[in-house]
Order: sequence, then C-alpha cells, then structure tokens
Amino acid sequence: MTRDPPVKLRKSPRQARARATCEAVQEAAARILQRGGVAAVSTNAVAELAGVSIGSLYQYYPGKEAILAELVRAMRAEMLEDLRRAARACEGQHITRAIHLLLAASLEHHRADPARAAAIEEAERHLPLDAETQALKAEIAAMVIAVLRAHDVPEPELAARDLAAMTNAMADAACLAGERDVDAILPRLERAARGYLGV
Amino acid sequence: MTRDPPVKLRKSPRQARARATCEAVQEAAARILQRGGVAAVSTNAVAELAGVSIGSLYQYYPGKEAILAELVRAMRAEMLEDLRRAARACEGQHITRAIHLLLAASLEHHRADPARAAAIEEAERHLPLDAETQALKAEIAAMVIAVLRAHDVPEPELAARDLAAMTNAMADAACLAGERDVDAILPRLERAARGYLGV
DNA sequence: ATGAAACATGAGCCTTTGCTCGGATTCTGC
DNA sequence: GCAGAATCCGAGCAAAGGCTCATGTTTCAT
Repeated sequence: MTRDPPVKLRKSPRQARARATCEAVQEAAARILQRGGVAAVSTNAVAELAGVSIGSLYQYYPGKEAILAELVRAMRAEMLEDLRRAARACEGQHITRAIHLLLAASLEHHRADPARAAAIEEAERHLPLDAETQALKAEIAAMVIAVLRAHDVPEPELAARDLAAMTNAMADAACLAGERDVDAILPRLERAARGYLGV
Repeated sequence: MTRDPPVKLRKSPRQARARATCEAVQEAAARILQRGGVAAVSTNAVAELAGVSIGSLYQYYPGKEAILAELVRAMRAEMLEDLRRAARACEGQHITRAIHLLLAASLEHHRADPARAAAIEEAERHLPLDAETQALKAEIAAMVIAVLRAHDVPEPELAARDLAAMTNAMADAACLAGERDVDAILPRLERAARGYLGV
C-alpha cells in the first residue's frame, strides 16, 4: 500500500519510527484533502494533524507537492493492481462480462472511502505528475485498451478514455450527492458502457 | 451575456467606462483561469491583465470570489437558455430525439471555447455558489428531469445527475486530450445515454 | 561511556496574495 | 471656469503559507 519512505533508512528502530512518521503524514494529508480540497492542504496543517513538526515533515518529503503526489501514486498503484486482476479475468469472456469486470475494478478504490478517493482524484488534476505516476496511468490505460481491442472495439483508445471519464464522473457525482452505496453505481454504469460500445 | 455591473451608474460616458472595466476584468479572469486553474487567479494578476488597477477592480467587485462567481453565473445562465430551448423542442418527440436535443444543448456552451468552459466548471467546484447561481443550477436540473419524466424514465433525478456528470466528464476529457471537434463527442455521448436509459 | 549519525523541533524568514486607503484624475452640471 | 461627485490609482498592510536552519534529542556501533 504505502511505499518505502523516500529516504534512506538502516535498522529496525529507526526504520519503524520513520515509517510511522511517513504514514502519519500521508494519513493526515488525505484527511485534510478530503475535508477541504487541495487548497486546504498546508504543510503546517498536515504536520500538526500528523503529530509531527514541520521540520520532520521536510525530512521525509521534499515539499508539499511530494506529499500529495505520494497519495496519488499509491492510489494509482492500487488501481493498477485491481485492473490487472480484472483484465486477467476478462480473458476469453464475453464482452458483457468483460465490461462488468472492468467497471467493477475501476470502482474498487472508491469502496473503502469514496470521499477520499474523489479528493485524491481531484488533487491529481492539480499536480504535475512525476514520471512514475504517469507510467502507472499509462499502464492502466494500456490494460483497458488491450481488453477493448481484444473484443474488437473500434478506436479502443478513445473508448477507454471516455469510459474512464464516465466512471469517475458518476462515482464522484454520486459521492457528492451523498450516495453511500458504491455498488449501486455499477449497474447504471454498465448500462451506459454497453450502450456506448454498442453491445 | 455579461450582466449589469454590480454598482450604481448614472450617465452615458461613465457607464460605458465602468462597463468596459467590468468586461475587461471578466475577460482577464477567464483567460487566467483557463491557463492556470483557480489557483492562478490572483486579484493583482487579473487587474494587470485587464489593464486596470486593483483599486478599480475592487470598486466593481467586492472580492476575488465575486469575479469568478460572475463568470460561473454567466455560464449557467447561458446553459439554462440552451436547455430551455431544447426542452421546448423535446415536446412530443420520441425519446431518442429528446436525448439528442438535450445532450446537444448541454454541449453547446463548450462550442465557442471548450477550454474556457472546462475551466469555469472547475472553478464552480471550488466556489461557494451564491443563491442566484444555485437557483440557475436547480432550474437547469428541473428542466432535464421534467423531460425525462415525460418519457417515463424511472428515477429521473438520478438519471439527470448521472447524465450531466457523463456529459461534462466526456467533454472535459476530450478537451484535455486535445480533441478539437466538440461535435464528435455527441454521438458517443448519445450511445452511452441511450444505453443508460435502456432505449 | 562516547563520538557520530540519524532524527526531531519550532521560531522565524520570505514570498505571495487579498484587500485598504489616501490622494490624484476625470467627468458633470452650472 | 469651477465645485463636487465619480472614478482611478498603486504603495503598502496584514495574514497565510512554504520552507530553512540552528539547536536539541535519540540511537547505534564500538
């Protein structure tokens, strides 16, 4: 889930302490992000909520953006795993089934905490993505495109982009409207996707 | 398009000057918003680009948010007009035709400048909407819901929300990807909407 | 025990930014 | 012309926030 902290560590007690600090910072940043958007995330606020000093915060992260970037990266990594599983399960399946699996996987990271997921997605739009996160995004897209192409979908790149946009938009809108049940979104999304793909 | 400036004006030469100032400010704000997002919009930057002093700017707008809010209000007002026309044209039409008209109208304000439209929509998410703009939004939603209900769509409120989310998302994604032709989005959107509504 | 390396701390520097205010400038009616 | 109202101007204030650094504390190998 959370990657090794971006600093060299050596032995057990130090590592544990450093790791705890990093996780506390991430957790605090996510919580603030969720409650007040990107604008509300200030380094001082994060440090305070995380229970560490700003000095310590800057020992592990080169700047404010790096904190958010790590949050985004972790989410994307999760998504990639979810979609990898789904793509594997899609092999040899009928396209209707494939659509179901892909969309369910895309919604997966909203399950635990939809508001947090939406907040992180919003942060992603305002951040210059590092190379690693861009690679994750590209791999996620490639995975979806491959499945669509395997089912002879015309212009799979375009379809992947549109479907991803629809998925995020409906999930975010539902969350914003106070809808609790993420699973209730799936059938609606499937109907739209099947219509889009002409299935 | 642009409403009367929020200040009392009296005679012709002054009014013209004041109006010109307001429009210059709006234009400058839109341009900055479009290029760098909400974060890039600073009162000083707007004033400079508009060719007026900050002092003058504050003579017409009570604060930074008011400038953006006016931009949002104008866009919503345009949308309402577009949708009103569309809703009227929907009367007595087959649902497939109604969907086409509604979606085309929703895309209408993207036509002139998609990037600007997307930027203003983004600003809307970060702004506390004034009562007037909220009323506009509510009226727009009510209009779509009425059309859907007239065609016996189940849960028309939910459908309206989902369709609106899909529309914006696909338009924004297309714009972000550098797609130029707004009209190319419409057929894709229609397929998704028909699928969603089970038509 | 001890020196060194790692880690923590928070006062405060510096930049940005929203906004004010006192004074200059332009316009209007007479 | 002229008084006064309307408008414009921009230096600068106050607050917020990103980040540094000098100093203190903990941990580790020896």
